[in-house]
Amino acid sequence: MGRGKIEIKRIENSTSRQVTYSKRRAGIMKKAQELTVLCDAEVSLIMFSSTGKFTEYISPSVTTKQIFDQYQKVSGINIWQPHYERMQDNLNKQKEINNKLRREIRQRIGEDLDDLTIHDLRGLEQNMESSLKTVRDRKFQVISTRTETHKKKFKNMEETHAKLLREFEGRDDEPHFAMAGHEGEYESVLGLGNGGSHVFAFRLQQSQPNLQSGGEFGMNDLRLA
Amino acid sequence: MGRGKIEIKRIENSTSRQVTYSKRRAGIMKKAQELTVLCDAEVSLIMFSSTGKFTEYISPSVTTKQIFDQYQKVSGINIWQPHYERMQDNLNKQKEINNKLRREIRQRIGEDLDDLTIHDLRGLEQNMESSLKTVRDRKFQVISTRTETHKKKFKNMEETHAKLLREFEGRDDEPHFAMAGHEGEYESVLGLGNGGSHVFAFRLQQSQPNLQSGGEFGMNDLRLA
DNA sequence: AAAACTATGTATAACAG
DNA sequence: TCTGTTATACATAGTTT
Repeated sequence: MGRGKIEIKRIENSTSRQVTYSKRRAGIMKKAQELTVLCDAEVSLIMFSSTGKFTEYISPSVTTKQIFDQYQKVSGINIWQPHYERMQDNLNKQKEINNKLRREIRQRIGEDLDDLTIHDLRGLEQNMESSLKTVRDRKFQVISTRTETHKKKFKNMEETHAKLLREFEGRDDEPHFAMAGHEGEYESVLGLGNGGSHVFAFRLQQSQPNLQSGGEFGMNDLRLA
Repeated sequence: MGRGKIEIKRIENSTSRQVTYSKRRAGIMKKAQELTVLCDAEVSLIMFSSTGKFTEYISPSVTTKQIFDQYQKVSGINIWQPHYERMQDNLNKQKEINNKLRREIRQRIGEDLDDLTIHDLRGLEQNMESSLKTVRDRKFQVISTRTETHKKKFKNMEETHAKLLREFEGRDDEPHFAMAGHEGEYESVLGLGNGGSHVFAFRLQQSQPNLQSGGEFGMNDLRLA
């Protein structure tokens, strides 16, 4: 090639190395393109110069991603498999835990009891009894706190009202308490109403989206090497 | 190149296309190798012939994975980002669902009730009451079934025994029933024991492993294009 | 089908502006 | 540092073995 036989050996002069790189890069790019056109080949050529400059040729019939995928398939090396597998594992673990949790809740709702032994059922019953007691206690605690507060408020208002009455004494013929309208609220606080709350128990009705991945992407078969 | 100016145009004859491919492939591989040595470049050349045959050249100083990673970094295109993101999303969704389920269970166990309003508490209580009733019903149902079965078995054995007695009549002076040893089992079936089962409620104690991934692998920065 | 040959066009090293 | 020129080694299409 060129004047005098060339030795294929690292060019020590950095400048002429860069020049040579530019020229030969153009040459090899052309070759790649010719190969693509002449022979219907799919070619991916990626080059980084010693200074880190990046150049690529890719056959117009494909994308670099396709080449990478194909490379992995053919070479048997799934470069990103470790990540992918790890994530998939995690996903599966989460799903498994999820299912267990769902099942537990269903059993606590009274569904899906068929698989349980009498022993299990007795355990569940006892557990639910004590849990129910805890919830009940908590409810009463909250109610009593609220009731106490209301009592205080009420007393306060009574006093205020009495004071007002004293201030206005003589003016009004017939004093009247202005406390009506609180009874309803009071009642609701005490839990006498029974328009039950349905906040619980059906959160888990939300359909679980199909989270299985793989396959539909070009991630290949992900078989083990 | 060669005898007569060659047109760079798809070779229609399949055989000579393959031959040309072989020859030129060798040529371009040589060029790639020369570029590597001469210019300190990092070169990745991947080719698939029209028949699908795979050939690659890779500079000895690097691995194909490194080239791919570098390619993604430089080109700003993270080829596998969509999968990765999608999986991460799924994982997060699963975790979220998981946490909700855990919380629900905790509340059904009587923990984590502080955030609940009186309304919620009343709903939870009612729900638990009815669920408990369902569980209790189921338990009794199972017990009665088993009891029925045992009764039948018992009756059957009694008859068998009576038959045997009749067959052996006259031989034995004093007939004795061989039914001892069943009482214990019977009792346990009837739920009289109270060495409670602890099957429930603490499945969710299993620690949730840290499933966050990314970063530690060479997956690059995964920033958006 | 694969290897060898060879005539000829290409790529490019060295050089010049 | 780029652009152009040129001599020459190289790659290779077509052919033969």
